[in-house]
Amino acid sequence: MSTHSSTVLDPNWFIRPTCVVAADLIGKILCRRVTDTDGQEKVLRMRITETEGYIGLQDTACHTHAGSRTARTEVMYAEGGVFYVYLTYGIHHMLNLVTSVAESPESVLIRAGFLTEDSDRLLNEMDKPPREQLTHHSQFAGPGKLTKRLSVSRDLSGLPIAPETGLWVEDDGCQPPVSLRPRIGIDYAGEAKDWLLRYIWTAHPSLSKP
DNA sequence: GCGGGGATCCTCT
DNA sequence: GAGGATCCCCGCT
Repeated sequence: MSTHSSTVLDPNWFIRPTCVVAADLIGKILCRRVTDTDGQEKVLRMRITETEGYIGLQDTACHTHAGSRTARTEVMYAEGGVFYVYLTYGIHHMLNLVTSVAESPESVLIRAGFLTEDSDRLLNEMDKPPREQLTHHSQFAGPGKLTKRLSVSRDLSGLPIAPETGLWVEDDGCQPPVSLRPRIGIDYAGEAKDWLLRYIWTAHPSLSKP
C-alpha cells in the first residue's frame, strides 16, 4: 500500500521537448487498467526505469526521419499526449508516448520498469498456467516484454495518454538518479546511433541493459 | 503487388 | 554469441 498520493499527468505534460520528457518519465508510474479472472477491473502500476527519445526529422533512427509521413507514423505528427504503438520484428509491440508540439514528430519509447508490490501479486494471480504462478514478474526488462505483460497493442495508437483510454501516467514525487546512454538496437542509424538519448534509472536491476 | 528489413526476445551452444 | 521466430510496413515496380 502506497501512502503517497499520486497525480495523473495531463496529456499537455507531454507537449515539451522530447529529451526533457524522456528524462522526467524515469520514476513515474505507468498505469494500465485490466480485468482480472473475476471480471473485476484493476489497475496495474509499473514504475518506469528506462526510456529513449526519438527526435524527429534529423534523427536517422526515428520513423519520421527526413519528414517521412505514412499511415503508421501519422500519429507522431500530432500534438504531444497521445500513444504511438507499432509492431517490430513481426512480434513485439513498442509503446511510445508522443511528445512536443504538433507537426514536430517526436516520441519517447518506454523500455523497462518494475511493478509495484500490489500489482506484482495481482498479475501473478491472473496468470493461468500453474508454472507461471510461481514466477516473479516484477521486473519488465525490455520494451517487447513490457507491452506483452501490460496488454498494450496497436489499437491504442493515436489515443490520448489518459485514464479514459485505460493507459496513463502518474507522478508520486519519486525522483531517482538518472544516467544517459546511447540508444539500443539502432546500429544502422549512422552518427545518430551514438547520441545519448537513452535515459536510465542509474544501476536499477530492471534495466534491459546497464 | 512484391520483397526485404526491423526501436526484440528466447533458446541453444 | 548466434540464430530463428514471425509479420507489418515501406519503397519500389
